[in-house]
Amino acid sequence: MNDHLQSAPAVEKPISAPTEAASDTAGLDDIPEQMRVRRAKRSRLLAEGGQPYPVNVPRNASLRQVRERFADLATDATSGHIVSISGRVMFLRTGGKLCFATVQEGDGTTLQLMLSLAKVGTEALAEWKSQIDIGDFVSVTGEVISSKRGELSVLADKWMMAAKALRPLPITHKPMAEESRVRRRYLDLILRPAARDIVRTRSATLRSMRSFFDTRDFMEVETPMLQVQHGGAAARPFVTHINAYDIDLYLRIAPELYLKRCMVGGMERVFEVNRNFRNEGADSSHSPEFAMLECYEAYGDYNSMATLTRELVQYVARQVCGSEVARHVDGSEHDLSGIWRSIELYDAISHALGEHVSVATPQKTLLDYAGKHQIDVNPGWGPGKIAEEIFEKLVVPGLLEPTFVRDYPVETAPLTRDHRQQPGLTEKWDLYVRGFELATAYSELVDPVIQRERLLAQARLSAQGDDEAMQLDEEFLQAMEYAMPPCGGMGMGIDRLLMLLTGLGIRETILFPLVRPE
RNA sequence: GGGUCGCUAGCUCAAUUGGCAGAGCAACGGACUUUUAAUCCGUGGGUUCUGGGUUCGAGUCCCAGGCGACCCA
Repeated sequence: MNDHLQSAPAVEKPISAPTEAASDTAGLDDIPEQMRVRRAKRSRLLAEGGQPYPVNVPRNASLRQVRERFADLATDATSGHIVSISGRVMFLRTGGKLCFATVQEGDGTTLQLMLSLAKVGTEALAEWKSQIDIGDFVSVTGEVISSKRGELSVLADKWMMAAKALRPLPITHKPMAEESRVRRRYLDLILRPAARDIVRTRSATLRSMRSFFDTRDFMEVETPMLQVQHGGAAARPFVTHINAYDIDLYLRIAPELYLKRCMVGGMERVFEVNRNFRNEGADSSHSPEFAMLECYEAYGDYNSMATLTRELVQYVARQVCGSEVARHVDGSEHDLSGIWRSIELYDAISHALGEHVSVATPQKTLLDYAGKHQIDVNPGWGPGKIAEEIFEKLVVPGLLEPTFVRDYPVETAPLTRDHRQQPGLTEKWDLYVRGFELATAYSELVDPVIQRERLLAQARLSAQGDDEAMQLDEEFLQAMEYAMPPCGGMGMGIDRLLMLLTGLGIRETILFPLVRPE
């Protein structure tokens, strides 16, 4: 009896057999045919002593290197050079005694593989036909040749699986549906060169921003993204919880208050590139998490930040687009060169309304103007907020060329220094391009007494239920009381900069935008 | 928040008035030693987003819900 029990399993299967092979066959009826087929191929490869996912495969050249080195190989010629290459199979053209495949590597470079009966023999060719699917990674070793049609190819002496794909790739000659592209970006990246280009452009943009700041002696710092209090902007935060302290924390809406602590601490030129989180709308132009640049410069002001910002954008454009004229995906061009236009907020509003409006214009008058232009405003808003709303609706859509809009009301800029000449205004500008806000900058408010009054006013708004108002950050105020040097600060949306450089929508510039679970 | 449209095979999409759920590519079997989205012959593949309802009969009509796109606010 005991003998039976002990010997039975050994007969069925050696103990070293991978357990996955067994689990593979369970529940196969539940999955689509093509996945079933691919899993069976994986199992069979294992059963035959092969490896569907080997740790290493022969590879001594990239596809790009082969293409570059043998660019001049004549049609139907042989090179005499043996290479080992690897890539993902994108096309299969399987014949009786001669098989073709196209493999692709990371940058989108493709190369043709050829397997002939004469070279690899009956068995290896049959194995190729039965094992390889579109989407698999393969390694092939063979001579670099040119086919009779002039296609640069590697004529295989031998091949092996590099990584088996268990799911079929979407078809390559019809575009994926927009939603599929966003939800499964990795497929988008495999199939669509433009998708890979965006990733490269984004990387190049960040690299060039960092190099710009580096040449100007700015230091990159990293400040908290988990914050005890949120501040530095008017926005609803995400709330989370830290178990160790048993208190709620906020995901930051802006790095501003910590970067200013850096300024107090004597770091005279700092910048930070990272994510902010705002618990607001999520649509084709707003992402709940977005990449942001902020920089601060001691002894600067909003004028010096305007120059810095223009030079930054032009520098990035030169580095990324090769020119200060950005060429968009639709073929249109966007000129970012030269000195940019500068207008004053209330002048722009007055011009749009055909009525003189200033920071002194009463709230009731502004409400009337808003009503006349069918602009939906909250009657509880202050005059500054209403004026900005009118501006956003009537003026912003027409701001296509880069335009600095200057001198905002104190009411909506609690972290900004009062205007040195015009009472009631602050030294703040917003930079608009192509109808959206790209950046904002201030002559920073450094008077801790005024700053405390402003934040107390915000706290009162917050208590009255304005969940976008800032909280009173006592530690920030305490830092300010040690004195911060005169300072200019600027913030820029990096996703929006990408939109400006490429002409794409925000969901295209973000690799993995948040999507509701299916 | 309101309105409109959409959701069907692995992917992209059809399906007439409510009447056997289809095509291309992909897959499977076969032929092919120069293919480029190969070609030819054959075969399989469906919880029609989910749950109710009407009906002899629902992908289709009605109700509720889910997800998405666009427009408006």
